[in-house]
Amino acid sequence: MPKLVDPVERREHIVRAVLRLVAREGFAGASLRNVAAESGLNIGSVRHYFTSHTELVLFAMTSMVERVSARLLGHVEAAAHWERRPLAARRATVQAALEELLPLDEDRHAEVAVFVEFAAAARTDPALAAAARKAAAGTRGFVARLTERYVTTDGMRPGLDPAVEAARLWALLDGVATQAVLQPQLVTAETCRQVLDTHLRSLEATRGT
Amino acid sequence: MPKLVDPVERREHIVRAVLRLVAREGFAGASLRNVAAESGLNIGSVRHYFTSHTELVLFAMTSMVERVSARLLGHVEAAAHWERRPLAARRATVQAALEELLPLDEDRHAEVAVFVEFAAAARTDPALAAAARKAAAGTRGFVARLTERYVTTDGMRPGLDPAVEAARLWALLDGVATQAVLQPQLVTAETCRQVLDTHLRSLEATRGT
DNA sequence: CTGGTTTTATCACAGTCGTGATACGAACGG
DNA sequence: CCGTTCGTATCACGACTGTGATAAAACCAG
Repeated sequence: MPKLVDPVERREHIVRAVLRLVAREGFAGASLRNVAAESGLNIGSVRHYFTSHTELVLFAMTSMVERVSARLLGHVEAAAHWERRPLAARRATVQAALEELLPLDEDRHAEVAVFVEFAAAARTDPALAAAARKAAAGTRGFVARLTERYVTTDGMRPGLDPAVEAARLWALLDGVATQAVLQPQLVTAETCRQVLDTHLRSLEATRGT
Repeated sequence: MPKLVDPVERREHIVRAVLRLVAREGFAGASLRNVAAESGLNIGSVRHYFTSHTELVLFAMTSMVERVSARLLGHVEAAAHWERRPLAARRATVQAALEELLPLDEDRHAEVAVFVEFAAAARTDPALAAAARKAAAGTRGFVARLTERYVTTDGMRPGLDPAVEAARLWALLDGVATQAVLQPQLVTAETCRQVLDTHLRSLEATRGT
């Protein structure tokens, strides 16, 4: 018998309102009163499930990060045993995994926007620093694992340093994703895909000419 | 005879206070009262030189962008006539120019931090949108010009698309610079230099194994 | 029904924000 | 000298913030 109000789902409902507000109006737009209005609840109700505003935004941030992390894990497993597959197939697998971090559709666009807001806010808000650092380290690890796996196989350019290549690819993805969110007129989804594809191909050994 | 108060220098003095505050406390920290306190002036004095808060932050933003742009122009001229110079020297010139965009010292670190704050704020603040778009287009043009000039010479990898390479390099620089500011523990100045150097070298044709 | 917990709702308080209005003094041209 | 402009300073207003306190309503077990 489901209780009339499920506390867990209530919190998720509020979190969704927070993320919607941050994506639409920025970090400062996620005030308690705005969140209450956006979620259709009363301020008192919101405060009943989150003791403070800091806890609310922190929970919303970690909640979103966990959601993305779970999605990434599936792609890592897809690249588990690919030794015998052709190089183009391996590249496609890596590209599909990394595209999870790019704002190629509306949902991921909102995700990246929220992440940019949180990351920027965490620079000057000590309460968010630890969570932001953990999130950044997570995506860096994800990119690094894929890079290492992709680079240390046959058909790659000789002399590639996996650590440096991981940092380079991470910066590239982070940069193009942020640009696509902050300057959508200058950097489109197609730019993102093109840049990533070109980069992955540039890591491979040139056969001809 | 210098007037007792030079309006131009007063505005610059206030702007410096704004940029200091944005770098230290974030975009929201640049309130009129904070700016007045930081600049050692009275709120009324600040309001005497800037009719509104929007005009203040907008002027501070464009002021900083112009300062950086002037610095970049010198580097572009340095790459004007280099056809007869060896490839390593050309790469060093390009690297020195692009390092102007990276937070390799305290000043540039603060600059990038301020720019990140403004760019993020401009996403949801229509008053800043035009200026942010102009600034982004400016740095993109700077990177694109250098890229095109660097890529379309002898000794480069065949089949490079200047437009795509410009977008890729711009995203890389923007990404690593932002990361170094938002996550200084994960991305250091050395990482920035290493990533940029590796990238520029990767554009060159591999001679031997 | 009764009693206790959960949930919702409302008020008040102190703080900050941008801004309009106003006033006082200092500087300067005539 | 006067009068006008410029610079500084201070007040008040309405709007917004997070939060403590409190009360009413809804729920559910005994």
